[in-house]
Amino acid sequence: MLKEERQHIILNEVALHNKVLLTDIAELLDVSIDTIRRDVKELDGENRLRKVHGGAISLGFTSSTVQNANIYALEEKRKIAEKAVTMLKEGGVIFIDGGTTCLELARQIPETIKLTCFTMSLQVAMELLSKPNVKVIFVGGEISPDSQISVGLNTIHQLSEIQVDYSFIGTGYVDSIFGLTEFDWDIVQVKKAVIKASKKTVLLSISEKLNSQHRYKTCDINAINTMITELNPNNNLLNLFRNQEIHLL
Amino acid sequence: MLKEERQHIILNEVALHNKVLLTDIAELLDVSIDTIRRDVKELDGENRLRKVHGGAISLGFTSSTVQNANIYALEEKRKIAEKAVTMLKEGGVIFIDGGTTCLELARQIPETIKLTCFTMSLQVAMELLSKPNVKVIFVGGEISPDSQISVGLNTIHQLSEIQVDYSFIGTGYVDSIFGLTEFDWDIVQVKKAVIKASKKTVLLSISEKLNSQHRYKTCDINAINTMITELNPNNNLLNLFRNQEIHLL
DNA sequence: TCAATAAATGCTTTTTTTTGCAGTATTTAA
DNA sequence: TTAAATACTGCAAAAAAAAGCATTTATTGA
Repeated sequence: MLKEERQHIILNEVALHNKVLLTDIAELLDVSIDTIRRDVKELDGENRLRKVHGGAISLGFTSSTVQNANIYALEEKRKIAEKAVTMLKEGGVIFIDGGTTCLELARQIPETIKLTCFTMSLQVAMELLSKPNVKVIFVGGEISPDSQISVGLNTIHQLSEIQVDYSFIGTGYVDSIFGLTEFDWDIVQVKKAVIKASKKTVLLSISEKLNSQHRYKTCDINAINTMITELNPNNNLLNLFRNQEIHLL
Repeated sequence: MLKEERQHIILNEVALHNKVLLTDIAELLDVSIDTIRRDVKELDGENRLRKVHGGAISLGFTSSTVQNANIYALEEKRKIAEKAVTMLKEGGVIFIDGGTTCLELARQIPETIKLTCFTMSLQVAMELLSKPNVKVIFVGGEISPDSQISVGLNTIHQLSEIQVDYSFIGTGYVDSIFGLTEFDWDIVQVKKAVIKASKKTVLLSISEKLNSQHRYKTCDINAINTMITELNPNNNLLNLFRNQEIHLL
């Protein structure tokens, strides 16, 4: 077997599976592992893949997207935000949760629309301040360093005194049976209060979070009036959520 | 499984859920928790996530690289902040106002000191979140787009219910006779409430603002316990402020 | 064709990396 | 404060990489 041929096969495997193990390739091609090691080293030198301990991985697997986009799955979240924006009504009073998806919603609010926005996320508040026609009201309290939102009794108490038309919330985990769940107990308490303070609740979640769950429960799935994912509402992945109570967008 | 592959999955989980438990990941990937611990430590070292006790959290929340590109008289403000920091006491409860000088104070708070900080400035709150030993409590309310601080009745009411050891405040204008004055009526109301909520009030002001005044009055100069400028306390420019009641630093 | 050289490959040994484990220290939460 | 959970340390086994060497294969020029 020619060296070129071998290397071609290696690259092919890497392109196909994003990674290969040296031992696998050696067995597959029936040559010694040293040969494969040398091949991979050469290909690494040519920047055709990246050699790592025990194997090789494709370049696309690691590179770029880390720096230029700090936000995971930004494209999906943009899509979700776009859909959410269509639900906004001139003069409405809404609540926007923290998290990157909701932050994206805040970004995409049109400059022209007049809104009153409550939020307990520092970042969302900052973002909203650049919208000339949005009145921003921050629900204060102790700020959780991890999530950068207000949590605690004071926050919950304040939420109990307001009532908004729509709240747009994110969640850590969502499941058709277990409902919305979170990692943090504090956050669950606040989200409960948000839902209570809203006439209608809109959940923004990328489809990757569907059918996952964690320790603390925020609410049943029925507490959500509208769920927005980046998927088409007819997508089969949403079948479990398809019932008379929840509206998919 | 390759190490890189594992780390990629960890980053993915962190990006997805903002926070993950080491035990969860270990179970998910079916490797020992030590391995995950080492991976997370490594990724933390590369600034790809932040390791916390028991897990890891996404950087998107913490690395709010707030620019200080165009801060006027930054050097002077840094000097002021340095002096102000010396007044901080371990375990103290303080209030930090908005404005670039106070923001600089927030930045210069040592990582080691334990504090409870109230603030109504979004930027200050963000900055304080990077201090591991500072508990941040945001005094909520309607956010003024210009100053990026909470204003309004709700804010004032909440301030009426707290009492801090020290408040560090800025001002638009300060004069030995007319006291502290501002351009905005809203802001004056809030600052009054802040001073009321403080056992001692510390004014941070660059010397350029001395002997200037504006429309709305916050308080008399005597309401200030300590005034910090970038100048040496013996500087002649401070002569008018030299009396038995106000302490110059 | 045939030698001389260079390249490629496989094998062995040594070194490094990775991983899990056990014991101890530290942190967190009740 | 104590008890539980988590982190750290050192260690040993296993896997992989690196280096050196011998053998084979390919290439070149007479």
